[in-house]
Amino acid sequence: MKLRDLQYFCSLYKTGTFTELAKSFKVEQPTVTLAIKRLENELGETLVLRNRSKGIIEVTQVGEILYHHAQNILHEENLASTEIKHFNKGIRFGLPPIIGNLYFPLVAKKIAEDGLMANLELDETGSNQLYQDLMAGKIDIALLGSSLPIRNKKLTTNFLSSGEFVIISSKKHWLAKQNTVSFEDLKQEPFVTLNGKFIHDHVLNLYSQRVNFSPKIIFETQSIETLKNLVAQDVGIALLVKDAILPTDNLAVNYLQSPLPEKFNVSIATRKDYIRDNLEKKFIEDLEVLKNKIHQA
Amino acid sequence: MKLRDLQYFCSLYKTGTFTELAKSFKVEQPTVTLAIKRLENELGETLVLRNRSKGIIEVTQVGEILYHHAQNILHEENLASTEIKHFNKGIRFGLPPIIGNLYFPLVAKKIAEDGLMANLELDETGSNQLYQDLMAGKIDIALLGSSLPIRNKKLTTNFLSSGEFVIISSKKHWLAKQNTVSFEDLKQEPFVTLNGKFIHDHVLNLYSQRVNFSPKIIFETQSIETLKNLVAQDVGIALLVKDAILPTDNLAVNYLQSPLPEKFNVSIATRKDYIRDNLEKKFIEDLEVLKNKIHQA
DNA sequence: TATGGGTTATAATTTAAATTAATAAGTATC
DNA sequence: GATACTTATTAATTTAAATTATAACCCATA
Repeated sequence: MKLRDLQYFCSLYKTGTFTELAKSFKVEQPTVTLAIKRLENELGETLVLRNRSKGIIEVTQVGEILYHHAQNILHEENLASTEIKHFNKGIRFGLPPIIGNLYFPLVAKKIAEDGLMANLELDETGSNQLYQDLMAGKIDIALLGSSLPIRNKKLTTNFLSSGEFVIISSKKHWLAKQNTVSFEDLKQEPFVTLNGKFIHDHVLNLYSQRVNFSPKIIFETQSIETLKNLVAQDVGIALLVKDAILPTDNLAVNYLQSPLPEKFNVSIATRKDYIRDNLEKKFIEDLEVLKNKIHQA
Repeated sequence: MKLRDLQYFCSLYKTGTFTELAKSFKVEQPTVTLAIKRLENELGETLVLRNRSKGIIEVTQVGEILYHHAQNILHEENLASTEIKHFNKGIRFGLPPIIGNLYFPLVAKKIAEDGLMANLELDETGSNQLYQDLMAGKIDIALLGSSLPIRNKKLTTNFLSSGEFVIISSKKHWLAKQNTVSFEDLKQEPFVTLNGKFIHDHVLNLYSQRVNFSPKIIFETQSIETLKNLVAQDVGIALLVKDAILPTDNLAVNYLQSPLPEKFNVSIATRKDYIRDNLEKKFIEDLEVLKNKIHQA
């Protein structure tokens, strides 16, 4: 079996004609015809049913099997190339905005002192996208947020911390007079939320589902600062990780009664079996310090 | 990148010298030297440090990265070949002995009627080994036993049933006078067990651990019939799936007080994304009937 | 420090394989 | 049945890979 032939085959699967395929690879048509024949001869099975006026009519069941494995093979080849290309070159690191705001600053000084800051190639997007990027080999290390501990056989994870969700409100708000609140009592309250950031949204929905109402969301923002300011000005209340709240924030905090198991979990994640270069080892060591620092902050 | 070069490289990783490697592939030594050079040139990195008197000194870190991915690539290629080779040819099926004894007979008639019996290539061994065989592509479908529901991203599983563990004893035994028993009360009792079969052993150990004693095991057997006979003759008591006990067995049954979550779970398993041929689809349909039949029996 | 026994590297040659170019041969549509 | 679109076949060419023979290297030890 030849990797090039598998590339041709996967591409044929998508384009549907030998002619187009040949053009896209900038080779002549007989080249690809013979390549597919090579595969068919080696496997002793027909992979695609041809039609000399339309191109391919159908990929056979055997063709489907091969396609699936070929995709895996080519993905793995690609991963090998990019990992090697980036080895000892820089730290391709994924950091979700909220974690970047809340926790990363706690170790940033140490990382800078170790001379690693200049080597960081930052990918700042949500945890879901970062997971995709990790699997696709676009990044090698990520801090991932998750509402439950990560259980994923394709990742190596190192759990750092678990942050509690609380309800914040202005000090003028009726909530300010109490320390705990049942989510049920918030049916009438206007909410401000962190938009697009999977976890806060997701957990707010879970709490709502349990008491069977849709929260009245009057404003969405990407920024924790904005969120806190809006709440401080009594525009609405919000669900937020407790760690995000500072003593100087002028906010009232209410713990949730009978809280859900969902927390704001933070973990370091790499692809399973990913081999770390020396820079990355040092970097991960520095990140691991977060385990002790987070709940002191 | 060439698959053949990756094969050479993986083999070099193991043998340690170019000369040996060349011999094992029955090619001349410069062939493999050039193959590794091709890889190194393409990746722009040294993969192994050579020593012209001893063979290879060391595989570099980059070499380690490549080796890991190369293994995956070659494994996937192998899987593609064997899956295609066996497509529409026969049903490579793994059946653990206990499940083969207890449950498979319930659907055997239907499978025979559908003319599938002759197509079965049976792999009869323990569930752990069957999982290995499944991943290695030696079999394609298995009935797997597990003490907890299977959660494995590399498998597609279809849960069939969950059998309760009970304590069986002779009708002369003091246990015969009661219906339930606390495991703690069995400290002094001699046990007969099913040997080598992971689940029964494993669950017996879990119960023992909880009450902090090692059960006195006086006999181990592979056969459920033997086990039941020994118990009936009051040689000892045993932990057994309730489904294995027939009304005609002349045994006393005791349910466990505060049972553990571990049960005798049975699931159909295939590799994730495995494409079933028509025989296999029919076969799996027939197996799925077990879901309804098991607890009627 | 010269030599022998092990290794890997190199260059020229041979062999094998993939690609091309030109053309044939299907299949559908009008 | 001519046209326009495919894929298939063939022989010639080009490219790549394996071999052969030999060189270069490393190290132990005489």
